[in-house]
Amino acid sequence: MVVLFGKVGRVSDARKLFDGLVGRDMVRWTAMLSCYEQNEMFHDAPEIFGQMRVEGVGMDVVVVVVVSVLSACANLLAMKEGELIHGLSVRIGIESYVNLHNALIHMYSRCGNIRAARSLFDASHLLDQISWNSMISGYLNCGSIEEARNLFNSMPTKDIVSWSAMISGYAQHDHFSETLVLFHEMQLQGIRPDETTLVSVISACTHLAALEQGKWIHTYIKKSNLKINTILGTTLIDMYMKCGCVENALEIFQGMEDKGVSSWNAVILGLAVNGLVEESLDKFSEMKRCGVAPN
DNA sequence: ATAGGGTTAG
Repeated sequence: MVVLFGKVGRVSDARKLFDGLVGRDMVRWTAMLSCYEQNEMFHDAPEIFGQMRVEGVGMDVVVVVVVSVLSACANLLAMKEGELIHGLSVRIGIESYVNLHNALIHMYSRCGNIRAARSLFDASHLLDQISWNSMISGYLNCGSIEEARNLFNSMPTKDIVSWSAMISGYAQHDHFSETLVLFHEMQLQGIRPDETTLVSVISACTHLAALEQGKWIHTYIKKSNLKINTILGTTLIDMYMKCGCVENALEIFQGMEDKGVSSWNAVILGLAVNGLVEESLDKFSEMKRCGVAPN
């Protein structure tokens, strides 16, 4: 009920209900917090954390909840609110939990405050793989490819996420040849790409009109039994359509289990730019029949 | 109810 009130914007009703509850467990605390989150009322969250402490909730539980709020701030690019939570974490003495520390690095880097992220990173004696990967993706996101690459080179160990973050950084900032070069290097190191890695690599192939390499990756996907999810499928459709291989694109589309609006868009657009106007309009009708709302 | 990092297109 608390969550329900939150979903329809009746926050004060949710709070009244919450205050009247006897015996507040983890479910109820997070329900109240998600209610504030959904209504972007981050300023009210600290009080809830304070109450959790008064009622004797364990620190590790508080950390999980604070991390989830920070993660919401990162997704919403809500840095002011994230800073508020940061200050609160320091006050209640949980800033040195490694998960929390990483959630802070991620929040700042995703919000574009790369300096704040870096100073947490530099000051820390508890860096793990995730801290490094968050920093790399932060540099990406803000277009500092050189810094990202320097950090990447100096990483003690690189996992699949580190490689994918660096590869997608190149792809997102139009460094398509570097994308393919790094992908090649990754394979030489014996790291097997997954669906996420391949999305960036296929996108680079599309921009370079490197159809043969793109086809090689498609074969690799089939051979490795990787699942063609919505994003991967859409990326493949886009590649085949831009290279004029309409049949291959349609084959991918038909085989996809979940077709998001983006997959429909890629097909509709692809048919149109290949001169198949009627087919494009047919697909548009089919999409609406399937209950997918156009955007 | 929640639990830290990488994914497409226009």
